[in-house]
Formats: sequence, structure tokens, C-alpha cells
Amino acid sequence: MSQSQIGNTALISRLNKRLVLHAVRVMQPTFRAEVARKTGLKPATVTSIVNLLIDQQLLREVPGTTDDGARFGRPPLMLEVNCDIKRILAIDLEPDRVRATLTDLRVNILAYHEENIDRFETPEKILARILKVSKIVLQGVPHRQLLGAGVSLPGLIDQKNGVLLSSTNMPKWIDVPIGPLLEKELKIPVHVERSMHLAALYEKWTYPHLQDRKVVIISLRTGIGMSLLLNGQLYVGMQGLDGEIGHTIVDVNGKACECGSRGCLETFVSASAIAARGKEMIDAGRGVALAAALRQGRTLAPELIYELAREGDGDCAEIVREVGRYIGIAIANVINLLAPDEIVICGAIDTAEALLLAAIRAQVNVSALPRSRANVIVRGATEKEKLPLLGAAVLIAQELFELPELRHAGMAAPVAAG
Amino acid sequence: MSQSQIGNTALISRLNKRLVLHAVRVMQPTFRAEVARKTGLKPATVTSIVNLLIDQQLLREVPGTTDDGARFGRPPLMLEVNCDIKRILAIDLEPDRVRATLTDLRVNILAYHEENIDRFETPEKILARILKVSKIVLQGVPHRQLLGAGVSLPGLIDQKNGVLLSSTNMPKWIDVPIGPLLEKELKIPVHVERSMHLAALYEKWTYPHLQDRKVVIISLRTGIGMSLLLNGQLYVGMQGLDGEIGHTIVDVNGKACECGSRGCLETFVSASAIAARGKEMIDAGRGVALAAALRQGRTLAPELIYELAREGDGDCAEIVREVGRYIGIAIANVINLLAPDEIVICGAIDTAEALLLAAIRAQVNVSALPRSRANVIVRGATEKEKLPLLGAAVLIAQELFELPELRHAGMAAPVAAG
DNA sequence: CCGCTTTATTCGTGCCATAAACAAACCGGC
DNA sequence: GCCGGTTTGTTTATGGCACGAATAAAGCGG
Repeated sequence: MSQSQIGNTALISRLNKRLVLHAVRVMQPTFRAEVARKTGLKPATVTSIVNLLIDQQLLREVPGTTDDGARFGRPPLMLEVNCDIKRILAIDLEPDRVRATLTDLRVNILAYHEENIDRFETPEKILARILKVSKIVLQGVPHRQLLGAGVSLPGLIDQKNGVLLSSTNMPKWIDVPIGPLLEKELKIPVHVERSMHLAALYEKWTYPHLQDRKVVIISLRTGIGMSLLLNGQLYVGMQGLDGEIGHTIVDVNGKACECGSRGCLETFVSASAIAARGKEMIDAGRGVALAAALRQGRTLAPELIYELAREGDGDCAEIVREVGRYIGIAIANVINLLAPDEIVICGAIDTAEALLLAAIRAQVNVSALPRSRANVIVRGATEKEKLPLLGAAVLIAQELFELPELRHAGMAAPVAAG
Repeated sequence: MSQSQIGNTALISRLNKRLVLHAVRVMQPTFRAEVARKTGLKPATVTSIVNLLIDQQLLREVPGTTDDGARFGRPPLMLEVNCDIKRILAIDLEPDRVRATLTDLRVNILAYHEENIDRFETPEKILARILKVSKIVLQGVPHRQLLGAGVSLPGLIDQKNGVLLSSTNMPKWIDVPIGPLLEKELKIPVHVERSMHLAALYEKWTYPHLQDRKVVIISLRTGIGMSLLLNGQLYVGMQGLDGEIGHTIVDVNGKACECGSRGCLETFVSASAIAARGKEMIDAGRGVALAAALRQGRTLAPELIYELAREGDGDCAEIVREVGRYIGIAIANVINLLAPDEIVICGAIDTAEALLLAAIRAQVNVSALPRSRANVIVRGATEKEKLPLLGAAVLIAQELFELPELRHAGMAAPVAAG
């Protein structure tokens, strides 16, 4: 009914609490006066809020003092987030693997476990595996200490109801209410979100300066996905369905894609397309190193080509450059559309990162408009492997630390849209 | 320093005032109880705020009662925005025309005037023309009644300082501080913004239900631009440089574009590209109707081709379909990236709208992912000609009606970004 | 005229950020 | 060791503001 009142003054207290918690988390260790300066709240207000939060055990005073040596005045009382008061369970479901981690309030990893799964298995069996993995990392944690569980899912979801609607790589997962099911078993609040979105969320958590920037996160895996962090807000499209950069068209006359369209980026850079490009090269009598590796029993996959390229094989390097070129074009399109501040590349590219990044940057410099590309940063993610998993933990943690949106109520339209 | 305190309770009062003004504007005529329901504020609060706003003459009570006939209870006192208390000046500078309008607080047009200009003229002379046109529409308006002036500019701007940095179609406009200059002459607050952005802003003003939707506004003129309205927020990229959909690549092997890249959308659908396509057709011995029109002295421009297509000429219709096809591909890319709820097409397409829209829709249905395209609405804008001009008025009006963003302070990054 | 319903106002309360004054804790210098 | 200078942190009183509850206002049907 009424989602938008600012009215209740209790609300502003709640917001200020989050503001203070956020400030302490970001600047930790810090002290009251510093928090007052950064948040704009007055010292008296900060004192009362901080003391309240200390009573609630969300903050704590720690010994030690500020590090900038010789100072005048009374030495400050240092503060930090009492990250041990609560624990968070994070789960990352991937087509062929399930991972779980236990973290503290600052999303430091306390326990980790993973197991391989069969992506053609039924949801019931996989759910049992998820619970098994979860219980392993939850060992020894009292139930009352758990703040909640975040779940990273590969595919289309209904975030509000915690339902995995479908997943291209896991054919049997259709309309599985995984959130409620886990909630029933674990008896803690469960939130679900798309993997790609969670990768973005974790970047924001780790780099608070992204707060007022526009960031594009690109993930390279079997497919290629994108996620947007716009001025600190995670962008979520209709039905959570954004980020399909893999199916943007870069060649009107290109090959048919399995999505039904033609000339999609994925027809050039998906795992299978890259493998096909390798095979093509061998068939043409080139790619000697690649052919040799295959004879030694290696499977023809992007990872192998990346590896050989890194080791100096020219033919494989050519493939990587070509992949980078197409990705660069798609990224240039995004740059021209959104003029973001930063592009972050993450995913399974470790072995060839430098080469691939260089190729992407080169193409961006050709294809994006000069003014837009001049100031854009194209970089690899620092944490690559566990981004969505840790993002799932952030999904829970952020409820304590982040400011919600302030919006008008969704009022009925006075004019009908044609 | 401290941009983000919520602290001051005076702030929340200001926010609630805007909330009430917005509600009244959207539902006008309405009454206090209805406002309370829609905003979520309590009746007592609404009464006090409304009476305050009536004192300030921003609202007024009007005779009459609710329209839904027979009701129980005390008849409500109807409210509306006192749109005559303030006037707004809006200016739209285009390469070959300058337009100005005087509006009331609800952005109803009270006066309008336009003049043609020469886009190669110096900024000084054009500024004089802008002032001349402004003064015509300002006739009879007491200075103290003016709330401010909004200016729509074609090109790259520095919004904060009101500077037009450059404009591709007006070569002599480089780093012109048009905002401050007008402020000095008119002696009222002046805000500037890109035309494309203002078109989006006006759509939001007119259709409040866009508040929680993701809308893509596409403008077809000499070039092709895009603007985004994401959950009621106007998206502005780095340096205001977003929306260059015309230079997204749809054909890796395409023709060179004047932007330096290859295969941009504009190489297919810019005004000159469309004209070239017409010429090509005539040279190939087709396009009989088009050739005939040219012999009658018409110039070869998209408008002519649209007109003939509308009149039933098959060859010209083919060109329009082709144009729609390429635009459709670029739009499909945007749909796949952002999964918006709505695509709004505006610009100089009146004569061939149905044909072009049909072609765009057809291509979207081929090129966008099924799930994303299924629920997306592709429509023409209702008001096409004066969108940026009226958007410029909204730029001023919204300061009274819209809720600002609530954000964390831009704190220093605790971690350096590689 | 009386219940019933919905709208609008009044008055008192309580919450909460804040201002102002103060206390605490260190410095360097005489 | 004491004193001004400086910065941090707390206490107490204040004022603004939304809100709850009671009340008034104004129509309906019977």
C-alpha cells in the first residue's frame, strides 16, 4: 500500500545507524570524530548512535590509537565492526559444482567447502547436496548466531519469492522455490540472486569508491555475462533478465546462434566457439602446439588455448587476440551506450589475462568513441574465483550496512500509455 | 565535505513536502485523505504539510468534489497545484533553430516562439538570438514570478557549470559557459542538460508510472541517440556522455564511420546514409517514385523517403523497412543488455511511424532473447516535437516535486583500484 | 433526529538530531 | 609541574517534527 513514507522519524534513526555502520566498516579502524566528519552527522549524534551500536554488540572499541604518529589533542578511542557477533552462510550453485562458505559480518571467509555435482541431476538430489555442503561449513556455529543465508544461482530467478525459474545449463531446474525450501531446512532467512549480480555486489562491497561510479562487470565463463553497478546501485532488469551481452549482435551477417538470432557475440567467443576456432586452425595445418597437446590427451577447451598462448604459442595467442577483439567490440558498444567509468573483467581467464586484456583494450581504443573511451578503466577483477559466492554473503550483510533507496510511491498512472 | 547526513530532521520535512507536492500533481485534483493514503503519511501530517504549502501558495483548495458520484461521509476538500504562482522559461537550442517557451509549474505551455539560426554562426550572435526569443515569451511576466530557466543543448555538456563543451553539429561552440552567461542576462537560476536526457525527463514527468520501470528513449534525428530512465532516475554517464547508440557496432565488417570505427549503426541509418541508400536505388534503375519527386525539385532526404513510403511507394517502403531492421538490431542489443520494460521512439519519423515501428518490432522479435522481448513494449512517443523543450522546463519544475537521491557519502577508497 | 461513514483538524506526546557547554586526554614550552 | 592549545568524547537541555488519539465536520439513508 504505502511504501514510501519518510514520515516516521524512527526511520531516520535506522538510516543513520546504517550510515554509521557503513562508515566504520569502510574506514575501520576509525573513531567517533572521524565518523562524524565523513557522515556529516554531528559528534553528539555519533556518540549516541555508536554507543547504541556497541550495546547491540555490532560495534566494539579496540585498543590502539590512530596511526598518524604525532598528533595534538586527546587520543581517539578506536572503533571497529564486531564482525564475530553474527555469521553468514553463502552458497554458490553452479552447473557442475556447489560451494558454500561461512563468513563473519565483514564477509571474511571462516570456512569453505565445495563438491562437484552432475548438472543433469534432479533438483531434489542437488538440494540435498547443497544442504550437506552447508552443514559442513556450519559446523560448530550456534543457530542464533546466524544472520541469514545468501544463495548465488545460475539462471533466471524470481528474486522476491526465491524461485529459480530456469537455467540454461541445468535443464531440470524449472520453477524450483529454492529460497523457501532452504529456509525451511536451515530455519534462517534466505535470499537468492543471480551469480552475475552478486559478482557486482561484491565489487561494490570491496571497493566503496564505486559508490558514485558507473561500473560494468563482465564475466567470462562457458557463456559471457554482464552486470551493472550504477552509482552504487546494482542494476536489475525486468524479471532480473539483464546482462546478456553474450547475445548482443556484433555481425548482422554472422552465423546462427543457438538463441535463434545471428551474429551474437557468443557465436565468436563462447567456450565451444573458441574450441571450434582451435580445431579449425588445426584442420588448416596450423596450431602445431595445440595439436601436440591434444595428442597428449588434453581436451580441446579455451583453458588449454589460454595456457598455450601464455606459454608463448603464437597460433593460440592469435586465437586469444581474436577473442579479445570481439569482446572488445561488445564492450565498446556498452561504453558508447552507457559511458561507464570502469570495466571489470572476471571469470576463468587467469592464464591468459594479460594477453586478453591487451586485446580487449586495443579493440576498445578502436571502436569506442574517443571521449568515452579516454577515461574508462578496463581492468581485471582482483578476486576472480569466488566473486559470486562472496557476493551471496554480501547480500545478507548489506542489510545492516547499506542505505535503502528513497523513492516515490508507485502511484497509479493518471495517463494511459499507448 | 558532508553530503550525506540524514541527521537534520528539517531534511525529512523538506522531503515530505516534496512527496506531498508530487502526489497532488500526479493525482490532481485530489484531497488530503487520498494524499495520505498514497504517500503513506498520516492524515494529521498531511494536514499540517498541506496547510503549510497552501500558505506558501504552492497548493490551493478548489471548489468541487470527487467525481465518483454517490459516496458516504464528509465530502473532501479538493486540492491542486497552484501552477500560476511561478513561471518557468525553457529554451531548446538546436543546430538550426532556437525555441523558447514559458510554462507554469505543471509545465503547461503559456507562450511559445521559435526562430531559425545558422549553425555556423558564432556563439555570441546565437546567444543574442536566444535572449531575443526568450524575451518574447517572457513578455508581461514579472521577474519575481520566474522560478528559473532550463536549457536543452545539443552536444556534450558540463552540467554542473552549465558549459556546452562541444557539439558535433555546431562547430564554433567550444567550451561556451552558456549557463552562467544566461544567468547573468536573465538574472534567474539557469540549468542546462543534454536534449536527449531532457526528452527522457519529460516522459517521466508525464507518465509517473515510469517511476519503477526501466525505459529506453530512442531519438531519431540527423543522428540517433538514446537516453535511459532507470526506475525513475535519469541515467547520466561519465561526463554526460551516454546514449551513443548510433555508434554501437552492428557489423564488424561494415563500412568506415566518420567516428573512426566500422559498421556503426549510423553508417546504416543516419540521415546521409538513408539518402545515400535512396540514391543507390535510383542508380540501380529502381525507386521510380523517388526519382520523380527529385525531378520535381524535392531534396533527397529521409523525410522525403518516409513520405513516399507512407503514400504507398514500395521501393521507399523497402528502405524504411531496412532502416527499421538495423535500428531493431541495435535496440535488441539494448534489450539484451538491460532488459528494459519499455522502448520509446521519438524524433522526426511522423510520416512513416507505423511502417518504421513495425519493422523495428519485427527485428526485435528476431534478435532479442525471447524472455526479454516477450514483455517489452516498443512504442512511439506521444509528444514528439517538443520533448526536449518541455523537458527543459521539467528540469526546473522537478526541484519542487521530486525526491532527491539518498546516498552514502563519497568516502575515500580504503583500497586502491589496480 | 439518529446511527454510519469518511474527511479534516487539534492537541499532546515522544522521538531524535542537535547546540552548547563541559570533561578528558594528549602536546610543547617555560 | 603547570598552562595554553588542541582534538576527542559526553552530557544535558532544546526544538522540530511526525504521529496517536480524540474531536469536529459534513454528508448519507432511514
